[in-house]
Amino acid sequence: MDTLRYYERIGLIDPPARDSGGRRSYSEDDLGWVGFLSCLRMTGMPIRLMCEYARLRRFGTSSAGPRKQILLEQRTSVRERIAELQMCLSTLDYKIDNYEMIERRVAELTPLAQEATA
Amino acid sequence: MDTLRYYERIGLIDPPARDSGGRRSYSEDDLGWVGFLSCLRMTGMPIRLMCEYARLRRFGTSSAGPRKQILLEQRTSVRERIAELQMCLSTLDYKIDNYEMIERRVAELTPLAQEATA
DNA sequence: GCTTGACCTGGAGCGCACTCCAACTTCTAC
DNA sequence: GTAGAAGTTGGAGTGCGCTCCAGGTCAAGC
Repeated sequence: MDTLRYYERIGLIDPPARDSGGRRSYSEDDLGWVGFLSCLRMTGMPIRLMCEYARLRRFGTSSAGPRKQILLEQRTSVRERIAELQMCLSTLDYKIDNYEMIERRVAELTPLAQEATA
Repeated sequence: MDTLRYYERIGLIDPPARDSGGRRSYSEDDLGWVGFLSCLRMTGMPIRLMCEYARLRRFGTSSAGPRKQILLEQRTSVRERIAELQMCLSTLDYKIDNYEMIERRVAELTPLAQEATA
């Protein structure tokens, strides 16, 4: 909720309606927008760019072009990020395999060591 | 290079050998380790945990267990992250499709508008 | 010999994205 | 009516991961 107020402060979300007691009450639309924002954040989009997107959105349909452009670029960057992570994943797999080989070697040696000390 | 000196300061990498002029000269092993560190960083592992891994590594084979454990957990987190990104990716796809539909609608309307103003 | 450029040092500073704070109001339950 | 929880405000503070700085040293090229 602190984060929502922060987003509101920096203009990422418009001030929502208030209930009788002055509390924020988010509409379905507000929540949908917040959900999409979280999605963008998860992809690593910087807040700055999200603000730009939010700004464009206020112009309505006329800003569809630039907004689509932003999403296209973000999609590319997400695909690259996934590819990168998959590379890292195989490095991890390799390393983990290595550790397992070490374990197996230790397991083989242990009985011998026991024999030796028996 | 600033980053390498920073990593050295916080104990992520051991001080490398120096050349005659006092400059750092990284061995093959050093570079391999740095490469693996970058891989871990790319997966989003916090520096703190990387330091812990580096600390364990200094104990040699005897710390293989805990190190493997760290990598296993990191692998899980990377897999989750990839899944998350793929969710976001399909949201982006959906949004982009939407923008394309808008464009198509505009493209259909434009000739009519031209007729109307002709 | 003298400039130039790359590296050295310890330490300060920065950008990002929150996150927490004290002081206050408001609704809810008892 | 009163205690407590859950919101409100503007503003300050935090944690992370670098990144930059001033001032110094060194090796190489002209």
